[in-house]
This record gives sequence, structure tokens and C-alpha cells, in this order.
Amino acid sequence: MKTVLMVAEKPSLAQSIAKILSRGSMSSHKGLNGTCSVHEYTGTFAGQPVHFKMTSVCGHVMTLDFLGKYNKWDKVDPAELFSQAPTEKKEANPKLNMVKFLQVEGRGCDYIVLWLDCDKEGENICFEVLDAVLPVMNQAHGGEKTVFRARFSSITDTDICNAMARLGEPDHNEALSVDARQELDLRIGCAFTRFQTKYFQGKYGNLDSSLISFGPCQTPTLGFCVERHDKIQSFKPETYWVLQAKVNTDKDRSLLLDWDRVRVFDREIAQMFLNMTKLEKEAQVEATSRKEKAKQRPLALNTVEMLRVASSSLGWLSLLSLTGMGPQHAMQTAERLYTQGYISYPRTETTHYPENFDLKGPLRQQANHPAWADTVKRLLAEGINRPRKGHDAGDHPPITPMRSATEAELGSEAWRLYEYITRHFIATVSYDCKYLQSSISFRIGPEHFTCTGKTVISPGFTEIMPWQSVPLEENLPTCQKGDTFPVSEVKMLEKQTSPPDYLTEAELITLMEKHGIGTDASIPVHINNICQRNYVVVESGRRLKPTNLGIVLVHGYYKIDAELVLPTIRSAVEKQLNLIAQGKADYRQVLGHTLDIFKRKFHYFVDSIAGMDELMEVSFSPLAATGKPLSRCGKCHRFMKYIQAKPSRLHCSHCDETYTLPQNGTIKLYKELRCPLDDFELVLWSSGSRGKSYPLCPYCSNHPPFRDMKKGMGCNECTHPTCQHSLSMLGIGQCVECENGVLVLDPTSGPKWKVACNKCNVVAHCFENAHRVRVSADTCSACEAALLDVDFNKAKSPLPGDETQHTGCVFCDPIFQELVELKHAASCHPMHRGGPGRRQGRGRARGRRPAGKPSARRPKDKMSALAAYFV
DNA sequence: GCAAGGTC
Repeated sequence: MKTVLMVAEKPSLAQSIAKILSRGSMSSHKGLNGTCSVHEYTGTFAGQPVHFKMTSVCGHVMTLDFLGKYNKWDKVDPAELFSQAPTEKKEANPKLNMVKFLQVEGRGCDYIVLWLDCDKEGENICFEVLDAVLPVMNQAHGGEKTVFRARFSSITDTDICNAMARLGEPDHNEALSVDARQELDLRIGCAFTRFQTKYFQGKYGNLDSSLISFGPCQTPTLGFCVERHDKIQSFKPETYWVLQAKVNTDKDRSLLLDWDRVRVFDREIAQMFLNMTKLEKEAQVEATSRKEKAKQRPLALNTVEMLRVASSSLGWLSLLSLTGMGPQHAMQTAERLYTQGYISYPRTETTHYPENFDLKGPLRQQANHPAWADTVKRLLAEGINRPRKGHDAGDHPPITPMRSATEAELGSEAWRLYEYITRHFIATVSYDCKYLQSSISFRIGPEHFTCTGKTVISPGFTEIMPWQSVPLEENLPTCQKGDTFPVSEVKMLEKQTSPPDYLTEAELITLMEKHGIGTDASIPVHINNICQRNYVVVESGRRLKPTNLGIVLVHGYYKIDAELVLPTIRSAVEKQLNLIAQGKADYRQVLGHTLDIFKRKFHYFVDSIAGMDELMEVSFSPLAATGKPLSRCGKCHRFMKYIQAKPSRLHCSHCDETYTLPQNGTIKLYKELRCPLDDFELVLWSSGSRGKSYPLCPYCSNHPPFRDMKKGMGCNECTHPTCQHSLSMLGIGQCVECENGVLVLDPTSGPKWKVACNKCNVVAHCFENAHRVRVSADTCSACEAALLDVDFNKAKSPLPGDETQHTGCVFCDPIFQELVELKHAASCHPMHRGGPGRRQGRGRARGRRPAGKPSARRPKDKMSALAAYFV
């Protein structure tokens, strides 16, 4: 029997589609990556009985990157990234082993049906799958077609079965347009990012972002925030005047009337109108109207709308917590609700339920929920309303609650999101809110005034979304044309126009969606990016206020080449890409042409960077004026300044050289000791009192002196044969946990002595209160670790007898066993790693031994002694 | 160290 391999874009879809096509009778097992499943069943295909294997990828299989050597920032001119630098496709997520997985499943299959999402990205993934699988599939006989594409517009039985019945072919042009998009984004984004970052980092010491990035989505996103900032800055308040009239409708009731002219900006004219009306005793009714109006129930919920609501304080649900939920966080929360089965797939553009979608099922789930049982029961009893006709993007149904849940079950955060999703869903099958809008037009002297009021006829969906209720307004008196009411007061109010506020995240999402910046899945990422890079900060009410850095960047682009920041930059490129997708333009030509344009833009930008720099100067301090003098330069022997702001570094203003330091720790001078190789003063890097620390030569760390050393290494990884700070002199033995690490004595750690791995975060606390610990030249006869020579004060010595000195192996010596305790450096939480001691059985050469020499393995009984010792 | 797009 022949085999048909079928591949969907994500595991959840593979399951739903297989369920539909197999009519529920399939057998499933997990694939070798533990993430994707394979669902198998038998059926017929092209008129013959076959075996079906339905599985999935996890989004893109491959990602585009430059060849390795072009990723060295110091060695490559960013301009080369536009054409010379070759790119290659790498596995998008090496942990998933997707290519291998596809090949294991695809080997020996005769046909392949591609069920990837029906958009351009999906079409591109089709070819990624084919690249992996075709070489291992059975060869076709006599030109028989073996590759098929299923096109579906929703995940419903009819749609999926129809797609299976009318298989087509994958569209190569659409896939190519995505290839072009990837290459453009990569080349343009990286070139600008590298240039800007290097240029400004080399000049300023307090940029508060370690990366000055540029991208066709993130930069316009920032642009929106700065545009609003500029509006606020340039806003000039204007004074205006308003007439307000009050009439008595009853003995003790009065009615406020709005002026039909709304406002005037000239005081004297307002005064004139006031004079013309204030002497009038009566207001005459000129017309009355009563209109029944409806407030529409919401469209079914899609991702972008969910993110908007989540950010703008989740409606009234947030009254308790006052803060909204950022898009990134909201997506994570939604994904968790989805994987736990509380809601349907949360990434969808669709706001329309398929015709045969079972709306009552999910609604029945909510019929006993304490918060909305009454509403739901009534809807079920009296009949639900058809949801409004929304947009069908052909991806997934709108976000729908699938299972009832309580706050106690979900925790307050997830509950807020779940509660919103559920209330929204119930609202979509509820009725519109109906209300009566009545208005009365008055004339007082020559001026006209109006008064309106609303009364609710039936609340409809606002019952489940009370924050959407029509606000109760004053009940208007019943009257008719010609009636008069006594005027009790006419007054003139002076007011001022007020500036807009900073952009809310919800407004930003709307703007991005409108201009096609990002997709439902990537919008949260872009917003997160501009926050993390310190271009904007999230203020109360989730308003995005640009930082100085963000403002300077955008203003700089405006000065040099506004197109770099305008939202049209994306859509213009996308227009070109669409030509590829439609087969109207050649992929190579469009790519080459567009790259050429951006290459010119890039060179112009580089030539004009002084324009942006002028703005930078105002907000930031030059490197030479930043930081505190810390250690001496080995070349000029003057003090270099320590710049703490990320990326932390040392700067010698005399030599105009910058030396980067390890991040995320503190740096101090190390006893004015010097590196024997270059005469630079050593500094001591420390990750905190409970973590580890090691000396480091600023020069060696940036220019590794030996071939086996890499950039960023400290003395604890230095293979200098005789320097007293080197790995060679302070290394003890192979790390108990990681593959390549060596435990190195921290010579600065006394009296709470530490031995720390120079690769991972293993730290052994030992010999507390010893006044001296040295690494001996001798090695342990059993395990080859270096012996330690430990001196204690007489009063504090834990050694047996009256001994104050002992030399022994930290792994094997029975006396030392009592004095050593293994820990992980404080900076890393144990939850994030495999757990302590999990690889302690692994024996390998100890690090002190110069590379290349053969090493003895520890005897097995020694290994088990070691295991017991460290746990 | 960089983009944006999938999804986990």
C-alpha cells in the first residue's frame, strides 16, 4: 500500500485536519522532536487504498542568515551586506530538528500533500518542507504527480474535505516573494543596525541601549510614537469660549443646553452672542425628535482586537488592577489558555464564524458559570442571535472560549483575559443594544441650543459587557414645537484646547494594523522591541512615551531620509513583492532593484550621519566625558574610564580605544596587578557576592592572545603557562557538570573561598576561614586534579589534631570532603537548568592539563565518591 | 549583538 505524507503548519492543525479526514479513527504518536505528532489512518487517494501520515512543522523550518564570517561586526563593512555577503538558510529552530524529523517521516512515502496555512508564508514553508522531504521520498513513476497542495479557507469538515477533493499545486511565485522579503529584511535591517550601533556606540557613553537597531517594521512603529510626541510638543493651547444655557423644566429641575455653534475662538464675538441671549427670559422649543437607535454587538474576536482590549486595561475588568496587559504578555497568556484547552487558537485574523460553526456548544459550556449563568441560560432558552458578518481571513475561527473556568483555576491574570474573551463571545451571539435617542432644539433669542437624552429600550449585549452600556442621560421632558421654558441662566465659559496625550498601545496597534506594519503575530514583538531597546517607555495607562534616544533617532531619519521611518516604507516594498507573488515580476530583478535602492539610501545615510549626530550630541555625552577612571591602559599608562551604561566598557581617551567588558556584573580594579603580556591593569569581574568572580585583562579579553582563546574571556580561561592569574595556574580539575568547563580557584574569594567553573555557573564553596588557599604544582595520583594547599589560623582550623595546614585533592581527599559544598552561581535560578549534579558521572581530562596531552579517566569508584561528595 | 516571519 502506498503512503501519503501530509504536513500542516502547526501541531494543532495537523490534529484537527487528521481528525476530520479520518473521521476520528486515527492512531497518533509523538515525533522524534517531542513537539510534532504523527496521525496515521488508512483511506483512499487517487483511487487506490493508501496509508495516510498527517504531521506538521512548527512554522518556518528554515531561517535566513549571513554566512558565519559575515556575522563578525568588526571585520565586515555593513555596506557589504547589501550584495557581497552571501546568505544561507539555517534551521529556524535547531532544537526541533525539523529537517531530520521530516525526513524520518517522509522516507519511503509516495505522495505528499501540503496543508500549510493558505498565505504567502505558508506557501514558502511548503517549499521548505519539500526541500527536506523530496530527496527521501519514493521516486515517481512515469511522470506521475506526487506533490499536492491543499487549499482551505477554514478548519471545518466541509472545507477540509473539499480541499482534499480538489488538490492543487504549491505556488512557487508566492514562495519566492517571501524569499525576497526575508533577504531584504535581513540585508537592510542588519546593515543599518550594525552601522548605527557601531557609529554611536563609538562616540557616546550613555546611550542606554546596547543596540541601535533599525528595521522596516520596528522603525515606523517607533515613528508613530515620536510623531505623537512631536504633536504634543508643538501644541499651542488656544482659548475658546462656549455659551451654556440652563432652562427650568419643572419647579426643581433644570436642563443644561448645548450651544449649536459649539465654540468660538474670539472673545468679543462670544461676548456679543452672550449679550444677545442673556436678557431673554424664555427658550422656545423649535423641534423635537425621538429616534430608536442600536449599538451593535461586537464582531467576533480576533488576535489584534484581543491585544488592543488587553492593553487598554481590559475594559472595566481591570478596574481592580488599573493596568492593562502588554501585547507580548497577553499573547503568552492567551497561548497558555489555548494549550490548556480553555480557549480556541489565539492567533487569527478572522472575525467571522463559519456558517456551520457550533456556537451553542461553547455557549452551553458557560451555562453554569457563576459570573454569567443567567445571561447564558436566557440566551440558550430564548435563542441566540447570529453573529455579525465579519472578515474571513481563512486562517482560524475567531477566539472562542472552549471550556468554563473560574478565577481560582486560572489565577487572576489569565482570568482577566479569559473573562474578557468569554464575555466578548457571549456578546457576539447576543442582541444589539437598543435605545431611544431624543433631542429637543431650542432657540434663545437668535441663538440655537440643543439637548439630547438616551434611554435604553433593551440592553442586549451590554448586559454581558456592562462597560459598553449606553450611559444613562437625563430624561428629557415631553414637549412639542412652540412650547417655552423659562431660562434660568446663560453664561459664557472660557476654555482651552488641550494637547493630545501620548499614544496608547491600543492606538499604536490600530495604526500598525492600518498601515500593514507587522502581522497579528509580530505586532507584539515589534512593540516589545522598541521598549527593550529603550526607544520608548510604557507609562501609566499603557501610553508609550518616546525616550530621548527614540526621539533623536526618528528626528535624525526625518532629517536625512524620512522614508526610512515613514510607514510607507513597508507597503512600498510589499507592493513590489506582490508583483513577484502574482508572477508579474521576476524575483531576481525585484530583489536586485530594491536592494539597489536601499544600498543607495544606506550610503546617503552614512554620508549624512552627522545630521543625526548633531541631535545625539544634545542628549548624550561623548565617550571621553563619560564614566569614572578605573584602570590603567597598557599602552599609554593613563587611566581608562569605566563606562557602566550598557554595553559596559573601558575607554582610553588618550589612545581613543574602547575595550568591551563582560556584561551583567560589576567591575573593579584588581589590586593594580598587571597582565604580563600587555601591561594593562587587571580588573575583577563579579556577578555578585553569591555568584562568581574572576580577574580579566581588558586588552586580552578584546584581543585574545592565544589561539585557543576567544573574545570576552577572562584570566580564568587564559592558557598563559606561567601567569599567576591564568587557568594554567589556578585551574583545579574538570567541571562536575558541564562538558568543557574547568573548576578554577577564585583567588579573591577568601575567607569564604570559592572554586568556580570557567564555563558554566557551578560554584563550590570551600575552606571557609582558611587564610590562604593555593593551587599546588602537584596533582592527585587518583584523578589528576591539582592539589590544593590550604592554611588555617590556629583558632579556626577545622583540621584534625592541631593541624593548620593540609594539602590534598579537592575531589578525593577525605579531610577536604567535609569542607567543600557545591552550588550554582546565584545569578542562575536552578529551575532554568537541568538540576544540580546531573552530569557528575562524566569523566574527562582536567583543565589544568595543557590541551592535547592525553588524560587519565577517573576510576569508577572515584566517580561515585565524587557524586556523593557534591550532592 | 543585527530583520521579520512563522510557532512552542
